[in-house]
Amino acid sequence: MSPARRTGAGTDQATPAKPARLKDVAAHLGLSPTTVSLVMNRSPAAKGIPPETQDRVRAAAAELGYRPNFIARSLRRQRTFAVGVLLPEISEGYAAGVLAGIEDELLQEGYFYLVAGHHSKPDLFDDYLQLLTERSVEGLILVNTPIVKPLPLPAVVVAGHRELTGVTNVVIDHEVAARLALTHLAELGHRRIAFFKGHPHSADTESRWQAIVAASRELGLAIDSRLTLQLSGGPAGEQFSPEEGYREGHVFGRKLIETDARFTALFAFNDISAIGAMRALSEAGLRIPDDVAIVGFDDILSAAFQNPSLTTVRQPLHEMGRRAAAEVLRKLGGPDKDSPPAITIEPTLVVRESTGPVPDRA
Amino acid sequence: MSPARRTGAGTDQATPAKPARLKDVAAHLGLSPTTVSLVMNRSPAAKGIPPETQDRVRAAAAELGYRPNFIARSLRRQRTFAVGVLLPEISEGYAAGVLAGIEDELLQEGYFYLVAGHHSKPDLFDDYLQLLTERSVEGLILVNTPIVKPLPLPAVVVAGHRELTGVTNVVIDHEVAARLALTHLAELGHRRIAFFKGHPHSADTESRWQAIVAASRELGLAIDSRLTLQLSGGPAGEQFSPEEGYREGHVFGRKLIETDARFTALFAFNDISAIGAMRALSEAGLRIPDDVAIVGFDDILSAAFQNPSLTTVRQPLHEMGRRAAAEVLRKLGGPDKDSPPAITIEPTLVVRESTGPVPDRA
DNA sequence: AGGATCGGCTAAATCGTTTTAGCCTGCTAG
DNA sequence: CTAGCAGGCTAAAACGATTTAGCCGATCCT
Repeated sequence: MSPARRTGAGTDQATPAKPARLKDVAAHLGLSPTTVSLVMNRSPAAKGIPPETQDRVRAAAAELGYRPNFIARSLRRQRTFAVGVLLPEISEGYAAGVLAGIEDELLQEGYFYLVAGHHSKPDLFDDYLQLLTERSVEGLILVNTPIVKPLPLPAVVVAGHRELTGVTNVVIDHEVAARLALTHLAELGHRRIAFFKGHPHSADTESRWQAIVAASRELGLAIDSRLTLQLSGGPAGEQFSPEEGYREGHVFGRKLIETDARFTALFAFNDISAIGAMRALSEAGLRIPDDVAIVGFDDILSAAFQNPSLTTVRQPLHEMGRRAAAEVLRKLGGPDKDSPPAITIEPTLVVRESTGPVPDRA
Repeated sequence: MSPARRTGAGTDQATPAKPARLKDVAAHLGLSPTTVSLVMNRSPAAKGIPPETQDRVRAAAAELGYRPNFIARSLRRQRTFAVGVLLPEISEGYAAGVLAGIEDELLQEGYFYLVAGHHSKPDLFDDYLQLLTERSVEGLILVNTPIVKPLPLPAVVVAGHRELTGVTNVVIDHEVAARLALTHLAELGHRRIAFFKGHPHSADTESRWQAIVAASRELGLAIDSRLTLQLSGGPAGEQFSPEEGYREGHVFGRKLIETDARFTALFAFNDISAIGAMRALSEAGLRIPDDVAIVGFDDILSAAFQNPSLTTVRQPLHEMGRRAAAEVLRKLGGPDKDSPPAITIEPTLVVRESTGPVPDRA
């Protein structure tokens, strides 16, 4: 047997067979690697190569099962076709939803992505940024991840805090969200609406609240400060777990009942707290939606499976991910096109069973 | 200014500054790249280099902000320190949970991973396998992904179908699961238990059912075939959505009530169908857990937020992911150690509100 | 004194591509 | 007859590391 490298496909050797390299294909044809490379990449410089040679090359490549080595190519071209994704925790519903969208877009465009979950620890978070750039990702997507320093690469931030020059934010349109929820309630006759405000550290809290205030004014609804409760979100800096959110919703639900102000509806900051509140209200003997209507926010999986199922403002997480990824790719295309400071996504209202007309006697 | 490459850290240049390469560090010190490489890698061959030189090298590296280029290193060493993960859909709770565990383990060991979601389309699924190997991942983890051909790399399968030679399965211990659930119910006095069997395509269906049969025998419980319903899981081959699972649970819940056989408890195949059934039973006026006790499987997030909250057998997804990743890494370490055909993980029982003592009159 | 050994380094090959800059040969035009 | 050109290819230099095989004094032994 010759000492030559074993070929991949097309032989009946029992040996594991190392994959064919460009050089092998060239040797097999008696051509130079240059020619093979030119043909395989359909390089413009290949126009000087006659079609029949091109066919021979492609045939040989197919026969030997040649697949270009991505690593070598990355090294030479200084392109990895990979982006890094930083998020708090991959198994959490919000991040996972966004990530699914990111994935769809990236794979479609021939990119892959590397993910790191920093569990909301700022130090880990810097380490991972380091590791990702070391791996030569070409861009970054941060989900739910507050940043301090300017980023070393083109970046898009989903649900992050405002304004870092050069990075694009993907945000939900809070005006639309507030209008959707409040119009729905208003049309059902509700005038006295309770609110859960987000905790102070959340990126969405402030703009959402302003949107709610604006929409209330438009619709002629008064906001009663006794019916406005602010979630704490647990110890500052730490990620609040769903369980804590639920518990806080539960506590706040009871608090609402004890208030001397009347209310017929609740617009919660997210589904988790809505579910907690729903439970508290039921336990107190209030029927949903007959006595109190409830609107959540996010449309997590659980929302559909509640009893009654939860009316909620859906964040199109998948689309947000797609748009974020598409925007990163656009930035990679060239910095000539100036990127918008923000991309706004329209939420939708998912009407289920937790909302209904205001009781007659109210 | 010299035409030399700009250094990274340590200069006050305003220019973006390309990162320093090994060669730059070497030049800066008047040493050869070889020496720098040896020192930086703490190679055994570096023992001939005096400590003070080593210190100089490390100081220079730090000063210039040198970080080795992973791509170049990968090319030379033929190691990428990356693992490919194939799963149906990243935003789905099961896969996301497992993935979180995989991530923890891999990042800790200095690996990254590339994910592709094949949406249960067998063709995509082959394509992605191709893409992943093209990117030179060193191993594979398949989550909930049926395989046909033998895999080209060391692989671990989570929740897959049985027996491919060389690949290790990570499976839940169904014996323990069945015993936990049934013992719990038996201790509460339940003797007439209804079951939802998994759909025929699921990897877990058969072994779980056998475990249930065995545990029932041990505990002296009879299984009534009228109370045993098999989920269809929607059109074969396609992934069944949570909504479908819920709907089927709902339908089956009603079916159970119409049966002429009496029952005081239900052990569902998963939480989703348990929740659907719970809803059907409530609607029919049965109280949970007073009239019927319900046990789910999986412990999805929604389980805790039901009213009443759902008692369920928890799959430790995170741990399953960790173990899967650890096993892949072990395989990469060397094929000398023969890998076990399966790794069995112990589930736990999470007792919540949906189970209680059997009604006296039963 | 001559060889062996050791300490401290380095030259050069290599990983598998891409890409720039030409090299031949044969034909055509002047 | 020869300059020029086109057609069809290729040599060689990157990309940024790792690693093998030594090189060149100086010291040690005998």
